[in-house]
Amino acid sequence: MTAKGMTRAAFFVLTALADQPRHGYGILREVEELSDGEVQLRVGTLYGVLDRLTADGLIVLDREEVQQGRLRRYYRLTDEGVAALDAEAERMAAGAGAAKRRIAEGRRAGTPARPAAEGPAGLERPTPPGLAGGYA
Amino acid sequence: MTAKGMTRAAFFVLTALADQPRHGYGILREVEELSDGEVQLRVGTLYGVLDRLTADGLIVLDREEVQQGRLRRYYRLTDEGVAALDAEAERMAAGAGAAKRRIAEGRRAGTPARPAAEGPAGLERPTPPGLAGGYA
DNA sequence: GCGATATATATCGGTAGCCGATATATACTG
DNA sequence: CAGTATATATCGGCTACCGATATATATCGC
Repeated sequence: MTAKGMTRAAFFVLTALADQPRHGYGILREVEELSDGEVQLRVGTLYGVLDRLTADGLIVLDREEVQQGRLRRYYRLTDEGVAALDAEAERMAAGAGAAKRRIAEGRRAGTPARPAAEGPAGLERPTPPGLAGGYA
Repeated sequence: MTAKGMTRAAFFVLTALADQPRHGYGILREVEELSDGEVQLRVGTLYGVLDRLTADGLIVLDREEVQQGRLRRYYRLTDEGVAALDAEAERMAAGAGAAKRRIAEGRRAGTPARPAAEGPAGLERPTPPGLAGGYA
């Protein structure tokens, strides 16, 4: 949509990495936890996101461990990554606020027997009276 | 990402419609204005979104006007649309909050000469000393 | 011992959705 | 008369997410 924003998946990966470095599978679990189970980042999505974020310089490979015979590849945020996440969080909060405010405005204007509908209409086919006012 | 969320474009269209019915081109301008010019919803994006939101029952065609020889097709939110937008705004606010909190946690833990790095590491190839601590 | 589940990595094909370009049409401004 | 603004709509291309699949080790229950 030609905004500065990142994708949702990227946002949640960065968020999961914001407090400490994590490995792929750990990110998957952390995203689910931090979103109260609402967001499920899929394995098929993860590695593409990780590659893109690395290419964009928002994360870097922190280290590789072998725990119980299984390889763990840890990623961490770069300064740029922190800045990008912070900016995105700001944008989301602003967007959420705007939506909330506008919903309130809509209720004031539309719900309680709309106040006459001002403004000089041109050639207008008005809303059928039975359907006027409020959301439907 | 298998969350309940809608796309960014859909979110901004619903937000633009939240206070009053608008027509396509009006939505385009309104989205740009309400986002302080940060988000530019493209024409090529709009109609697909409008169709999907209509199919999903989140918006409906309110009315059609002819203003100065030009057709205007007005859409408005349904009750379901208001609910969906409200829920999405809630999710975004929650996500933004989580990110902010975690960034703060990350700074506490990582920025000021990290406190020794607890935890018994297995076979570990540690971060090169010169790069340790903080984000890079 | 064996199958199921959890941990952990990675790839691939299909599809959904956004973008840029393009088309059409009227009104206004220079 | 050309350029810009308003207003609609479509289409091809590309990006990105999803589900399925593959591989490998450890653990747990039976």
